[in-house]
Amino acid sequence: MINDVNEQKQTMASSIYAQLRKEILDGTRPPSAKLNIRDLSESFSSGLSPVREALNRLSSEGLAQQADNRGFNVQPVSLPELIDLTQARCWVNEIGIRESIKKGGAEWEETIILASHRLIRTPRFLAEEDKLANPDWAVAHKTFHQSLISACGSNWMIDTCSRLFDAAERYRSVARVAGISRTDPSDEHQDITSAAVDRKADEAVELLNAHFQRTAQLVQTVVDDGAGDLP
Amino acid sequence: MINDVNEQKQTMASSIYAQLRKEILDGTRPPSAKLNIRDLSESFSSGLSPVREALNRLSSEGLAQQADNRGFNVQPVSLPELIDLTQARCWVNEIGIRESIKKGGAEWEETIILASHRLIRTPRFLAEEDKLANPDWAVAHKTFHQSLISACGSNWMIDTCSRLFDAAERYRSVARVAGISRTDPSDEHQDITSAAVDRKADEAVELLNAHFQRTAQLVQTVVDDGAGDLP
DNA sequence: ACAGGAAAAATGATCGATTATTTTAAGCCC
DNA sequence: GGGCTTAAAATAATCGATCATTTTTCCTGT
Repeated sequence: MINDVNEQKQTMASSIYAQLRKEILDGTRPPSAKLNIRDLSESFSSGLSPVREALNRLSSEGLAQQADNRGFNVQPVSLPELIDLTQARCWVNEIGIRESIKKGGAEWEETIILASHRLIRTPRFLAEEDKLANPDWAVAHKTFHQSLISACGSNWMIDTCSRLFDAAERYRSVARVAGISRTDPSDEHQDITSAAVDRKADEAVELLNAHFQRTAQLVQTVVDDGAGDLP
Repeated sequence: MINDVNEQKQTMASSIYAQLRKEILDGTRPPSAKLNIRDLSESFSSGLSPVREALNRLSSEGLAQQADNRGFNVQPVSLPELIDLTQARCWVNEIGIRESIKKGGAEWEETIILASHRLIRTPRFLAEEDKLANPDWAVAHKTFHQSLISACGSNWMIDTCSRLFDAAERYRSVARVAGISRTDPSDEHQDITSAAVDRKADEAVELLNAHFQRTAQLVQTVVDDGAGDLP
């Protein structure tokens, strides 16, 4: 058995960061919710400093917000931001997918075919009755979208798409928690994949943009209604 | 005298963050340099925790890198990243400036005219002989570039352009510290401004991209030569 | 000279008591 | 009831001692 020289022990701060990040993205911790440091240190059986370190990281990533001497809150959601975010996703992912269609080879094709297949085969919910989110679906969903732009040749663009995806994930979680579910067929992801593999850039972009806009329209019924109740 | 209700006391962590951020961007702390927590806490007359918090923030922003149990280093530079970054800047700023030309009104025009003027009127160096950077120039430079895309309608895009600008700033600092200086005329920024105000989108994009590529070519002579010496 | 192991030194990370700041509650006055 | 002031309570932030991990140094054997 070979020891991986690069294998590291995870610090308490990193562990807390990862858990909080997950909970913010999946809606467990709702937008604008106060992130109380003492409460968190108790629930994570940790001192105050690792909690603060984790929160600083989340804040710098835009998943939480921090104000000096006023601590941390989960980043709020808003309709204007949703619209902005959706527009930015359309713009940036368009570059990513066009460049990938231009530059991507057989390996990229196989990546997106597999990612699309896995996404379609992964149930969106653990239990259909109460809409318990399946974490595997969230992973497969992001993997699919990132795979579409993965051959664009720019890590900066890939990172930007990833950020935008995560920001949108918070909105998807808001909708899910509010009981809104998507009724469109799974063909959507498949259609995008086909257009990409067939090198039809205009069609892929159009389908992808429509996909983002549809998500936004679905979500904004909740943000419009629900955001008014948020502090 | 009216007290600003929103005026906050700055925390030690925020103060250290701001200072370290400035020093990383202006090249005072070179790429890959170790950020030793005890040394920093002494030089900032602070405890260890605020230093760690500041470093976590910088790390999440990509200005430093962190590995569990191995502390923090200034983010390294590399030729591949410079190329990627430059390409990403071209792509993203193209969207930003095209949308701004489409949507921006008289106010936007005035913003970029003023920003361009101020940039041209601000000396690049405090002392020409030893190339002491003028911090005012750095501010005016970023203000100019951000103003070009400021009417695009998307805070997410504006934020992305800002991130990319800062990342590029580290490369400009590497070049400056290495004694490389730009010899092109200041007309460049003026020409971009004119094209934008005249609503010549294609020309503005072409000039802007050429501007970014010229910066990259200048910088990469140093990164190519100097990066080999970095750990 | 090189490799491996052990010990020492350096550094990373955490703890929880303490200090600093903000928020809330209570009391008073108009 | 509203506004203001003060005190108490809650929470944010910091400190530096201590524990944990990594790196460096030293020694031994081949």
